[in-house]
Amino acid sequence: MTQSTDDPITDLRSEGVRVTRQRLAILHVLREAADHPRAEDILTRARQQDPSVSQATVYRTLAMLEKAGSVLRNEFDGSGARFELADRHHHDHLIDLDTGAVVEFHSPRIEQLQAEIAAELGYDIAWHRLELYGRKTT
Amino acid sequence: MTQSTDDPITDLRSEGVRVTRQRLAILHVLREAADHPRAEDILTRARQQDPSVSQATVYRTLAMLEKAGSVLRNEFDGSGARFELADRHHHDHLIDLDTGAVVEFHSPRIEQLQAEIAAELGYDIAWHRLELYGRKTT
DNA sequence: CATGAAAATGCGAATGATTTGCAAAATGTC
DNA sequence: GACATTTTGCAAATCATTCGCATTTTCATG
Repeated sequence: MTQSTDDPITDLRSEGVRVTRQRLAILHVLREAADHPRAEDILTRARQQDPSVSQATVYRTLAMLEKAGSVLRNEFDGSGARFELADRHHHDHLIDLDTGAVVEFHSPRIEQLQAEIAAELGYDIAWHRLELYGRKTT
Repeated sequence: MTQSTDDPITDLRSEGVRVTRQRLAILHVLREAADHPRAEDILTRARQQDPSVSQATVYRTLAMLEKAGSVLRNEFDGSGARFELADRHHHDHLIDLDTGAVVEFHSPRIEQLQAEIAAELGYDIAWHRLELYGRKTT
C-alpha cells in the first residue's frame, strides 16, 4: 500500500501520475474552496496561482482525481458540475433555493434505511445521491 | 379551480395553452412509457403517432409540462435527462448499474428523516432527489 | 545535471444535449 | 370562416465538456 500524504496527487505519483504545476494549482483551489465550485470557477482560481492552467487541464485533472476517488462530482442543478475534495467523511447536500448555498449533512439513519430498501429490492448500493432543495424556515 | 381531467394538456387549455397534435402525441408516449425515456426516445416514439413531431417541440413540450408540474425530469447519469409523468405518487429511484434499469421505491420513513434533518438546519424542503445506484445482490 | 521516453499541456476544433430565432402553419375564439 | 395568437419545424446557436495533436514537462537514469 502506498503511504498516504495530505496531497492526493503526491499519493498518485507512484502510479505513474506526474506532479505538475497545473495539478498542484487545481488541488490548491479545491483545498481552499469553502464552496462547491464549478469547473469554470476552479479554472479562474487556479489561474491566480498559475496563469498557464487551461480549461482542458482543469477538466482532465478533475476527471483523473474523480476516478482516483480524491474528488467528488455533484450535479446539483443541471447546469454544470460542482466539485469538492473527497477528503472528509461522506455527506449529502441541502441546497438553498434562494441563495444557492450548499449545506452539508449526514444521517446514518437515512443511510441505514437506504441499505434496507435496496436489500428488499434485491440490490447492494454502490453509491447514492441525496439532495434536499429548500428554503430557510421563516 | 380548473377541473382536472386525465389529460395534463387539456387541463392547461384554460390557461391559454393550445392542444396540438404534437403535444397529444408526446403525452401519449409519456402515458404509455414503462421506462424513463430520454428526449430522443420520446421523439422517436411520438413520431410513430405523428411523424411531424420535431425535436424542438419535444423539448419545448417537456419544458412546458415540467413547469406545469405534469412531468418530472431526472438526471440519472449525466448524459441526457429522462422523463416521466408526474401522475402517480411521489417516488425515488434505484438505478441498476449493470442494466440501467430504473426501479421505483418510496420510503415514508426516509422522507420523515429528511424533513427532520432539514428542520434542524433551519430549512423547509421544497423537493428532494434521492437516487440509489447499485447492483443485484448475488 | 544532461538525456530521453512517457506523460501532460494548451490550443482549438468537435461533441452531445438542449435552446432559440424566425417565417410558416395551426388553434380556438368570435 | 376570419384573425389574433400560439405553436411548429428548421436550422443555427449555446453550453458544458471532451478530444486530437503538436509541443512542452516531468522524472527516472546515467
